Amino acid sequence: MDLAASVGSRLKELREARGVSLSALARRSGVGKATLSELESGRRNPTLETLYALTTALDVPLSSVLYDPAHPATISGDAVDAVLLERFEADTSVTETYRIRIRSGATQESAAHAPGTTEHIVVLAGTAHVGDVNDPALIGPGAHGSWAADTPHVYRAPAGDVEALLVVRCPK
Amino acid sequence: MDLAASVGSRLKELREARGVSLSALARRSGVGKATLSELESGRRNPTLETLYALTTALDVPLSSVLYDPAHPATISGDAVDAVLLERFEADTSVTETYRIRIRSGATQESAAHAPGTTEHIVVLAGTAHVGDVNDPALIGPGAHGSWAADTPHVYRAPAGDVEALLVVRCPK
DNA sequence: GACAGGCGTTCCGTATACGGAACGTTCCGT
DNA sequence: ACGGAACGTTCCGTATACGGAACGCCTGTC
Repeated sequence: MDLAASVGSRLKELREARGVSLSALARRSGVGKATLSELESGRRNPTLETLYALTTALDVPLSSVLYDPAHPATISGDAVDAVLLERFEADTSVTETYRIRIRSGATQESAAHAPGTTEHIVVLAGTAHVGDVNDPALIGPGAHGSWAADTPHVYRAPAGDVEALLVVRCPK
Repeated sequence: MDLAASVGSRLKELREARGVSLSALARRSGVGKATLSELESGRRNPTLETLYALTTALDVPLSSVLYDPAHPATISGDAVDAVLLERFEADTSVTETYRIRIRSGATQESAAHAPGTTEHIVVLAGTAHVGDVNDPALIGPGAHGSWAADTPHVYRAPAGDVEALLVVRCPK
């Protein structure tokens, strides 16, 4: 996937999640409507200045629109849709926060990640069956679970779609 | 400090730390020498494509050249800056996810929220002292905590800034 | 139905980020 | 001392990212 296109769609996600129109964001950020329109559709290669104006208007750190193809943390699969909300890089670890949906009745297994990787989930709606492949936990709305992700683990929605936040933390 | 200038000097730092010459990096990354020279001195406003070519040639994630100068605080109190990442409305509850920073040495007390409100925290960096005002928990990097937020609770960063995700769930 | 206001897209002139080709400088090997 | 190579900077023509001004499309109001 093209870099500009992925940044564009990420910007669009953030804008729409806040219920802001393209015109309104352009006005607030001082960026031209033409620029923003073509940027969101991936037809432009934005400058740093433009990106900064937009991310500050959206109140997110600049880094949160930068998908990094070097670390393809694509969790999305048959059963899980994931949208990256934020990425935080510390001295010794990288933490990514995703908004995920597990489709009703579906199960997704994930292979072991890098050693030392851990995951957290906070379930927003529905009941999920997640965690170690041999001992997944049942987690209901408002509850939290965590597990080591350096062994195979599973995401399952036994009854009804599950909406959740997933936090993946892996050492560098 | 100007954004382009700070990114430029950060690039220069990374390049020199590797003992790579400006010409060599330009050659390896496919970026013009003129571009790189003026970029490092802060006289240019680079495009996303240029930045990406340079950071991959340096083998660092794109985000590592982006200082985040004074991230704007929206819901901030004395000790806590918070940025809303996402808001999810279910049948019986509303859940909001914030990216927060607790300033080093500072303490913030929060009054009781609506009955039934709960909060979760996942600490990204630093160590936080958070939870019920009478019994706060000590939470380190990568760890999770949760507490009932319908009683007074506290956020504290005893040593060094704390970066964290805060999830607030309140019934309708 | 006519109109006004907001939306996202497209067109267009201008500003500027881009790479290539010069340049002067420094550091070598002979 | 001299040549050659590599360095970082500056100049320049071209490509393109930019904002402003149109445009067509909806939705609401009188």
